[in-house]
Amino acid sequence: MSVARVVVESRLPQLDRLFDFRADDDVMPGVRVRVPFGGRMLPGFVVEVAEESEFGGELHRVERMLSPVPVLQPEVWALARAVADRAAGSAVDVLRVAIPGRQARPETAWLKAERAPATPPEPGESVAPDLVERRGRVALRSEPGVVAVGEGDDVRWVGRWAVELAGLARDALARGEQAILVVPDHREQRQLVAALEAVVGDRVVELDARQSNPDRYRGFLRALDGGPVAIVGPRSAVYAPAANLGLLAVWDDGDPLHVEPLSPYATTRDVALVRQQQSGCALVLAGHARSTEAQRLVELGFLEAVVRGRPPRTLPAALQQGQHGRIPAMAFQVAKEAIAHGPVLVQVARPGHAPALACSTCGERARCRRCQGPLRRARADASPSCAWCGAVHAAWACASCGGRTLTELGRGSVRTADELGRAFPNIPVVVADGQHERLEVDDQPRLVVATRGAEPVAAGGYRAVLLLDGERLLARESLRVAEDAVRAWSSARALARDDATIVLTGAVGRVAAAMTTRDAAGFAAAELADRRSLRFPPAVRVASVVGGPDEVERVVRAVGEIGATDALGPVDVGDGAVRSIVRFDYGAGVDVAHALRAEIVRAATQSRSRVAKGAPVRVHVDDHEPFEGI
DNA sequence: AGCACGCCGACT
DNA sequence: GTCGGCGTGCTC
Repeated sequence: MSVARVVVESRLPQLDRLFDFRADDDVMPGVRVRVPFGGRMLPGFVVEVAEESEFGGELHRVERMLSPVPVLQPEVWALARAVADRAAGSAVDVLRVAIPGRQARPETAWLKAERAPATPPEPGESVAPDLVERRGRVALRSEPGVVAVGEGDDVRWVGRWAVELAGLARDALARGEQAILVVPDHREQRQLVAALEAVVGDRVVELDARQSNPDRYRGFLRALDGGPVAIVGPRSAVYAPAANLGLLAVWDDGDPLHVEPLSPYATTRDVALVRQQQSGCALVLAGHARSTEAQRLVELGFLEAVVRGRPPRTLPAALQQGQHGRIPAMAFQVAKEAIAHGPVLVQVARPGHAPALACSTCGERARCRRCQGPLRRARADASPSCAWCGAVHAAWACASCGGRTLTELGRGSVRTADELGRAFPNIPVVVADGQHERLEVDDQPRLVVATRGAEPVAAGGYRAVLLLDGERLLARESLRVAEDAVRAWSSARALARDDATIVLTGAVGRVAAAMTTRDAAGFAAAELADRRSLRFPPAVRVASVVGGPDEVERVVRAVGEIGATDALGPVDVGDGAVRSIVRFDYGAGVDVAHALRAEIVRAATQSRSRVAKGAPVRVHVDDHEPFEGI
């Protein structure tokens, strides 16, 4: 018998540490176990195995080993611990994201199979041949444009960025190391996998959130095999088991899909930075635009800036009533000339036919009878439906005046497509948005109307790109509107041919200049300078604290004693709860997280007296949208 | 979270 | 005298 040191799967913050159990000798570090804990059985992971325990009391026995597979690598445990500590959260919460659930069938097959370790691929061309070898860290602005990869029937058009990252991954694999490449979603994953297969063949492991559970676990086990493989997946892939990591790359690190919605809410970029520090691998934060966070790291000298290629020429178009609805005459002319030669992309802000509806009589916005959500129309001939709950309102009546006729506000992708279809007779029009997924189009003349992030890749690239609804995109109330808009436009622009013309409508000032001068780094620097003067992230870090007024005040006071911190609020958020935002300098991060954690534990263990019980206190470190709703 | 232990008010 | 209320502390 030996002693297994186990992290128990409990969400209680005070239990976020290791507990010792007696275990049979076949219980190895990293395996899943079930242990008797506090009067019941809980699952957990063995973190280490020791000869004896420091614990003074009697040890319980591991009830059983759930699987002999060491799914928790020491590196991943260290990463989970560090990520949790940074975010004042629990390491087990991180493991929940990092390690997929066990699936018996693929596991049995994996245990039986004879595995020959993958062989390294041959070295080849790379955009930064020495990056992996010298363990460089770069903020990469990828070359815009698309390129064909693969051979014969398997040719696929992908962004040049995918080929750049695939080449860097191959550099790592050629050294016998692994590469982890994290993408926002399956659209980018598809392109990157195609590019990787062209240079490293079958040494690609996909960890896709859309896979079935057995497929996910199968991919995870393949990553666990080690050897030179490229691991590609969404944000959870940043935790992939890779004991010999040569390269960690994040594509489009500013995309909100990289924000983990589960506690402790760590974003891909932050986890990647921690993992890079721990493993010493090469690091790439890549995109068509630079995030303000990457810009900060460049200015600190932590990341080296690399800019590849130049986007196509981009023209601003004034918003005026032209002869073709909301499309400015100049944009219309650009589209008309380009469409003769191939596909043209039209990016719009919203899906459907009419994104909003109002009463024709009194002008009041049409709202859902059930949930008060805004009504919209998905198609020209469809009944109004609720944007929140989906309820269909065939016989609508205005809640304030009783009116029965609706006015359509704005134009969505479907209506834009209808209008363009009439303006360009004989040209096919396709819609690509959340409801109509379209990943690729061919090189024939075609109008492609897409919402942000849903743009298909066109064979050979688009001949022109119209970026409509700029004013709509910039109307949102958020810290990151400008940054988000520039990122969305830059990504769409990168799908064009090098000789294409891009037209941007509805943007003015710095945001428009960022696009027309094609200087993404200058824009990121200016944005960051603004955030500095306002003391907003990423110039400082933030933590939002929500809960009963007394509790929140107590937490804010505890953090305030540290120095290099200040607090905004509290503001009322309803249900007797308030919210404060604590701001702190990066240098105070360790102390702040420690203080927050202590307060979380205190609140969890001492606030149970029936009398003084307000709303429980919740802390969110590095909240992505800290000022939402204030 | 659940469960055990422990210390003060109205009950057979 | 004691049954049970919940406040407090612990979970290997």
